[in-house]
Amino acid sequence: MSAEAPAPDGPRPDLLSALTRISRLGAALNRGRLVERAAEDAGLGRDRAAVGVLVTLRTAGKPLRIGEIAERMQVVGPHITRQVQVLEKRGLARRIPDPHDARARLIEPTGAGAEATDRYLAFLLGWFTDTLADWPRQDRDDLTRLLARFADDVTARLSGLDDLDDLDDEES
Amino acid sequence: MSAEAPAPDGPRPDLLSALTRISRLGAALNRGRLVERAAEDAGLGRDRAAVGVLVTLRTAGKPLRIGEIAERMQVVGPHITRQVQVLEKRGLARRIPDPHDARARLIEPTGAGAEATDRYLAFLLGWFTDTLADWPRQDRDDLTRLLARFADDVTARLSGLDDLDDLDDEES
DNA sequence: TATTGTTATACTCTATAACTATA
DNA sequence: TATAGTTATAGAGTATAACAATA
Repeated sequence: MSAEAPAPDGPRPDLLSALTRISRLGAALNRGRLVERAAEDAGLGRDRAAVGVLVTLRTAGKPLRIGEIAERMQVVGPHITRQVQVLEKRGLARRIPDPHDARARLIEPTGAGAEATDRYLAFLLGWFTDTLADWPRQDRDDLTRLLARFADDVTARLSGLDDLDDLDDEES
Repeated sequence: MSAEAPAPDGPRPDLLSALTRISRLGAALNRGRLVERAAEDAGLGRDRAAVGVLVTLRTAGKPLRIGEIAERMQVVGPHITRQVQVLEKRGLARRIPDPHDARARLIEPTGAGAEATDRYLAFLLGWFTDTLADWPRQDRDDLTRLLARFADDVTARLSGLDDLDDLDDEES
């Protein structure tokens, strides 16, 4: 991978190079077996999307509605409905009534689901921690700080863009 | 998104938080229309995987074989074969003979393909540059530098992991 | 009438398997 | 016999549309 434009005074060539690598990383993570291996080791099977629901519930620290899970995961509702059905069948999550709204139900992990999710997260975090083990402390701290801010800024700007699209759709 | 473990002395809670946000960012990028809009504005249509091939060729700066494109994009060969067929039909890329190996052919963008790819990259880079416009210069530089290194380290460690899987498969 | 969720269906992306041609 | 690529098929993941129940 050799960038073509050698201009050292703007952020652009480095940015392009970084985005290219991130894109490749995403493909490697999808193709690779790291996540699947972590899920199997934790007793969660191979259902990656369902694992995502459990992680969302675990980091939220409280039962969530279908719509809340979908928004946090940036996917549509029907997809979550089916993942929750999978989790219910496997005894990893359950539905409880929402005391404030009879249309909705709250989703929460079962004891087995919570334990498996913790094992899964420990596996993944350990793997990434190992990968960063050789890094200088300062760089590690900078990376996690900047990565989180970058993701938040981009996600926020993206949803603004999509809201504009929705307006366009309504007008036409 | 409130993390549960409040231990301020290790990289782990921040790392989990960062990974969670990156995962959400990935979903938002997939669902959102940013990439599609950039591709359409550039005259590349909606075929995202084919756009990826063009970007790979453009950043390589020279014609590549199918297998080289697949490796750089971290996907399997047949997938590239079909994307290149799409690009050929649309006049954005062409196949030329590989002088060193009659089994292979080299893929290169046409003039129209190269121009459209440049427009596409300019659009995307501009969008990300705008997103980072308010950031301190130092943070921007650190982010691109650390992000590129992080992606390289993780990608390398992942392919080691997958090589192990392949060995396992052969043994059984 | 608007909102929450579900069911049914379709589409995109990518992988695997079987095959052809050349090394 | 091994390698580069192609064709055909299958699967995972997620979206859209139509619908039901409740607010």
